[in-house]
Amino acid sequence: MPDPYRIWLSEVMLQQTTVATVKDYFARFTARWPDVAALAAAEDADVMAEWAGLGYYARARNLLKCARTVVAEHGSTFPANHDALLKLPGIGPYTAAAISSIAFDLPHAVLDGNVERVMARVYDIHTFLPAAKPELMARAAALTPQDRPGDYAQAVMDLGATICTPKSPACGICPWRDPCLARAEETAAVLPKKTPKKPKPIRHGTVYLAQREDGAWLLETRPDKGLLGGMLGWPGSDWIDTTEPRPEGRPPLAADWQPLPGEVRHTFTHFHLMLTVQHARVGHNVSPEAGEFIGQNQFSPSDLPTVMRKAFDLTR
DNA sequence: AACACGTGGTA
DNA sequence: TTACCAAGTGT
Repeated sequence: MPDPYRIWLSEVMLQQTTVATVKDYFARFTARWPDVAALAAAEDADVMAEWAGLGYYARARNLLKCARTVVAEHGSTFPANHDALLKLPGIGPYTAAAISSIAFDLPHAVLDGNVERVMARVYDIHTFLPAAKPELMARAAALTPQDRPGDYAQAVMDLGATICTPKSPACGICPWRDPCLARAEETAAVLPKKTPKKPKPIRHGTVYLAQREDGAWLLETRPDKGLLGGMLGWPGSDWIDTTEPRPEGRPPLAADWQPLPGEVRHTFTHFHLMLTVQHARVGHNVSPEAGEFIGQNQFSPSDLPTVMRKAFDLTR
């Protein structure tokens, strides 16, 4: 049986994230925390730092909650039960089905973006997402075999990822080209139909990068909820829609702040961000109003979420 | 139901 | 450069 811990970890990392991006993170996590008990015993800050750059940081917070629940309530073993898995933090319908089928050989149907696309095309379903989900799930469930459901799940997702791709699918080499209704109707290119997305507003803000004479940087751990929750970041203003005046917020300490040349541009899921970066070198006796100094040797820019790392990069 | 929530690759 | 897209979940 595949190790449920590794299946769980990989499936959570793969939520909305490509295999290529996940690969190195998965290797580092499993080397550092080889089983669920080790992960449950980890420091929050260490896990968040190791997750930095992967995005969707609620996944990392829920990863720890889930590991600790498995240790406390399930004897450090993932339950071989779809409904019990679904109750765990960070495990939704997709991940519960993936762990059930791949780790435990239970015949539950996975419905991710790939399978949605494959089902919509094979059955020529023109209902818009997400309204089409129940219909797509019914088709996916009907196709899921009792025998080797995990292999089937990975196969159908691979089909979506490599052949039945969003743009210019390779219908000519598809194993399902004969039964596929969209291929017969020549509708594959427009399926699945999705409701158009709203335009992203542009927000502006300022961050303050203070370096003490001993090399320590002034950083803060962001609140557990909301954007970049639980992650390390630079103190700064709120990020708001207005351009005039540029939001400056309140510097975390009094210093000779100098704007760094250039600016940070970064796009989140639902807005574009333009950041002004202020920089100052400060003495050893300052006491900041926000955040705390972290020694040069206890901090790596790779511990930061990408937008914060971009701000750091302006100092290089 | 609709929205918040990251990032990097691709066309 | 911009817009879309990827092995979703929580509220």
